[in-house]
Amino acid sequence: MSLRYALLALLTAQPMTGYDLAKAFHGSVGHVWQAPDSQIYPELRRMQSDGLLRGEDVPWGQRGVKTQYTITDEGVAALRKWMSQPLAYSPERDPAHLRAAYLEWTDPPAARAQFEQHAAHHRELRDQRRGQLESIRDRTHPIVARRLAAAPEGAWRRITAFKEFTYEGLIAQAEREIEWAERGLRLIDELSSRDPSRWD
Amino acid sequence: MSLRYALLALLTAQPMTGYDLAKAFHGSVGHVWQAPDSQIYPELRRMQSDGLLRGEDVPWGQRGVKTQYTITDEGVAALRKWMSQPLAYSPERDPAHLRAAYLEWTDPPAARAQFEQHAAHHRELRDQRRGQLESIRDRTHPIVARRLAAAPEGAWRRITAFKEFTYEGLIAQAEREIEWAERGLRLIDELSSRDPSRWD
DNA sequence: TATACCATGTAATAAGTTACATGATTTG
DNA sequence: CAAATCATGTAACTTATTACATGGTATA
Repeated sequence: MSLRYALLALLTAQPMTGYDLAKAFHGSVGHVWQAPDSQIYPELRRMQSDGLLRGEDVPWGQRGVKTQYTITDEGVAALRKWMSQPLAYSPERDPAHLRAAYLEWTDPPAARAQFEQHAAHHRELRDQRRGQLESIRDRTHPIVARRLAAAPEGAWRRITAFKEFTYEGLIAQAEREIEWAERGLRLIDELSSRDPSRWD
Repeated sequence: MSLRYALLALLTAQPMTGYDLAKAFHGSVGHVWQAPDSQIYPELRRMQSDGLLRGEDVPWGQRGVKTQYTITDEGVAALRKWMSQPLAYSPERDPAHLRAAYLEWTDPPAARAQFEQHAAHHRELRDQRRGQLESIRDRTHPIVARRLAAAPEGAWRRITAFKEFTYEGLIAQAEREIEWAERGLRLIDELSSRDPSRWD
């Protein structure tokens, strides 16, 4: 159900269309929550019929119209309520670690490839997250900038502090995965040199 | 689709019933993959009809019967194939970090509670994982012990090395989350003392 | 003999993924 | 005027969650 609250959180900055939101789910928020448009559009309509959003048809070019969603007071209340509730931790599901635990079922080159891929994946995540953090710090992040403009000055510090803190955590997460993968590569080398015979 | 491969990996140690497997998904493997029985039983039947497992009715007590599943050669081949393929990284979905990014929408006590809960959750995970690591190291882990008994001695070192390495990674992951949550608590205190007025 | 454990499901949702579809608008 | 971008969906499917349901076996 977090998709709903991610949408609400985004819409506290400014009214947006489904397309705007889908874009945000690829970029900024995408670092903590991702969703395809086929999930976003129907959810927005459900949220509207639940009274959390107000949808307005605004003109787009000469003939076109687009639906712009604005968060309602009820929507803000729902976001606040969710925020104050204890978080439901979902069951562990970690394909990379699952696979690592059973790497004896493949050969050294394939095992190496796993860890190299893991490191590469998380290096990319780390770099993207660093970019996001930068844009929050220097206020060039468009959604954060809009959110600040819509909030009283006294709230600015905590609005950015929590977002910076979140990205710092995500960067550290990625760095940890990179280190782990690099240790994995060393482990494979060690196992291969001890026992150069085929594994399987 | 990782559920299927988690099941195959477990069944390389020894034949097991659906119940045995469900139990394993709460204990040991549960650290990397969890699944409810309502997902396990049907999946086992699908895997049997796909030829990856062989199901045998074995007597249980006087009248009872239970189905014991044994991995087939085809099942081993499927596991090996999956192991050598690049891992599909699933979209980011991190409710704890999502929430942290928008903590300005709640008050300091509720924000503190979030991080305290996060730290407590990951302390418990860390401790459970430490216990698992211990039982792998001293060979008291029942499934690992069976797996070693079924494997040639030359493979023992790498079988345990990969599992130990996996748990070391998971422990470090939990420790990182604990540190992050503790930093979060300090951040809230800092923000509250700077600006002791209500947040909302 | 009661309690914990073993064993196996079905049904109804909910959530998420993939593929298919379409058309208008802006920009180079 | 072509290409990129904006805009919005439906349909089929897979995966996962929650709740309900039942009954046998071992053990203290």
